[in-house]
Amino acid sequence: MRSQLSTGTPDTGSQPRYAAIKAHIRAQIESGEWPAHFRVPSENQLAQDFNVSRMTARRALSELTDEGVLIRSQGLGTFVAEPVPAGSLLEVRNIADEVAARGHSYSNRILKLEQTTASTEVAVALGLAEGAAVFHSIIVHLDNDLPIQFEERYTNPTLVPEYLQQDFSAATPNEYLTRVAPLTEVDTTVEAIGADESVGSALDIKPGAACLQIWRRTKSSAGTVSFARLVHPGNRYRLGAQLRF
Amino acid sequence: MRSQLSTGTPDTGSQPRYAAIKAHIRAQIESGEWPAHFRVPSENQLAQDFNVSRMTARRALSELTDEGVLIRSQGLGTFVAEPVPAGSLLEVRNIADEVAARGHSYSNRILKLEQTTASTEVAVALGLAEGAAVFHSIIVHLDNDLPIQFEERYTNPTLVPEYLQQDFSAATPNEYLTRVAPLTEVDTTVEAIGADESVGSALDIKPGAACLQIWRRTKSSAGTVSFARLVHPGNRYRLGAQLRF
DNA sequence: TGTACATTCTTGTATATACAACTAATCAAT
DNA sequence: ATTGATTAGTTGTATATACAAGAATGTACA
Repeated sequence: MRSQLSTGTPDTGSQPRYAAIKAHIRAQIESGEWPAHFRVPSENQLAQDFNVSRMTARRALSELTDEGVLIRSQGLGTFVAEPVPAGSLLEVRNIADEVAARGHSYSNRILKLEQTTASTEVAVALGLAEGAAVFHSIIVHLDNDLPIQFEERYTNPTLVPEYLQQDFSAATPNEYLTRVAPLTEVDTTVEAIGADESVGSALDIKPGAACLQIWRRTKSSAGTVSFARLVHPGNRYRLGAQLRF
Repeated sequence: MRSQLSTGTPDTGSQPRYAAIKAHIRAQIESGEWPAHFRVPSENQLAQDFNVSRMTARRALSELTDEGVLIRSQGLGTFVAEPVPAGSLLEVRNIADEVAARGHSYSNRILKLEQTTASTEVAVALGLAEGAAVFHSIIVHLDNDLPIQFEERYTNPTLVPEYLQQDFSAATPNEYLTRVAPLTEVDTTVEAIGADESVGSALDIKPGAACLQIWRRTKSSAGTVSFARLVHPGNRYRLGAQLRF
């Protein structure tokens, strides 16, 4: 318990008290004292150890969780997060292979698979008229049941009319499209974004968390085949690329 | 004021109360009702409007700030953040030109400019022996006095011996290097990261905020000239690229 | 044996309060 | 007219408290 009552006063010192707790936890992790999956002291324990209120200890744990250092689970406790593995952007084009190559199990969840009408942006990207029919799919790719990629894709139905009938648990959209419409050209755009709510819930990360977003327009000899947006949680899965300008 | 005392109870409803406040603020912004720089109601005002405690209103504002939607300033208030402008990754190679092309003023801050010894990684990247002398610079690039790029660079002193004597307020390192050692090849790696503390303080963003990190190794005919790490705050400045695989 | 319940520990939400630190504006004294 | 102190309003830090909700463990009962 605290001795004095309600002193909202940082002890004349420079940095706030929760920062000291954060620094301590970081130090334990970086020194290797607390490895991945190590169970961090509870809020009450930290409050006692550092002689602060539970809410102050809680703030330290919450911020470190937002920063991807810790993982919290109601009822269980707080644990040290796994260090981020490194992958290759080139291999992302066959994400199932990449996961398999790592010895993990690949799976996916199909959130949407429909025919809709092209918005202005989609029409321009696919070289169709505005309002024309397009296939729209949203798929989440998982590595050992952990979401690692959010894929939203618009596909040109005149070039790939049987897209909606495919079984994407057997072959990813990218694998299928590469097979039925051999690509001649790929345009790629890369950007860092904070996750919005739809991506956040699909990838099971907080809104605002660092993500790598890749826009990819694939063309075959007959025209633009599809237009995809791939989002990777940056704090869980680090991507690299060997690109040539 | 609240009528009843200390009900830590979400009103049987599904989502917490701060989420409703967040949703309301988001809606105002997205509808255009609250434009950029608009002053959002204060914590006390929101607490009154939504009949919650100040701390609950505060949580909504704080989370939206972490997510890059709002900007807070002690003593002044809370404001709607500017929507992120879009730029091109290709132009990043001449960041000063890019800023100028946007009609903004370019400037930079040199945080470090020194000669040091190569670590294992740096030695491998530059093709030097471990412990060999290398030039090390850390520069922050600013657009209208707002930090938009963190540049950490290791340069090969055998190829560019006069690197440390340069005036980088006149020409950026990239411009200078391109002039003195015409490039024949560039390797680039892209990844999304959460900002660490050193980058965060240099770019004036919170640790864990979404950033685009670019590793770039530039080679000339004589060998590897330099090895740079470029970090862009993703929530302030969106980057794109037209790359070809 | 096995199911159901109670207990306990954990994190999550919410409130009320206090004081610190910063900003802008007001007003008084120089 | 500039300086200086005061004041009001804002965000920032910190505490104490209460209850909700999830997870694990033990215990009583069928």
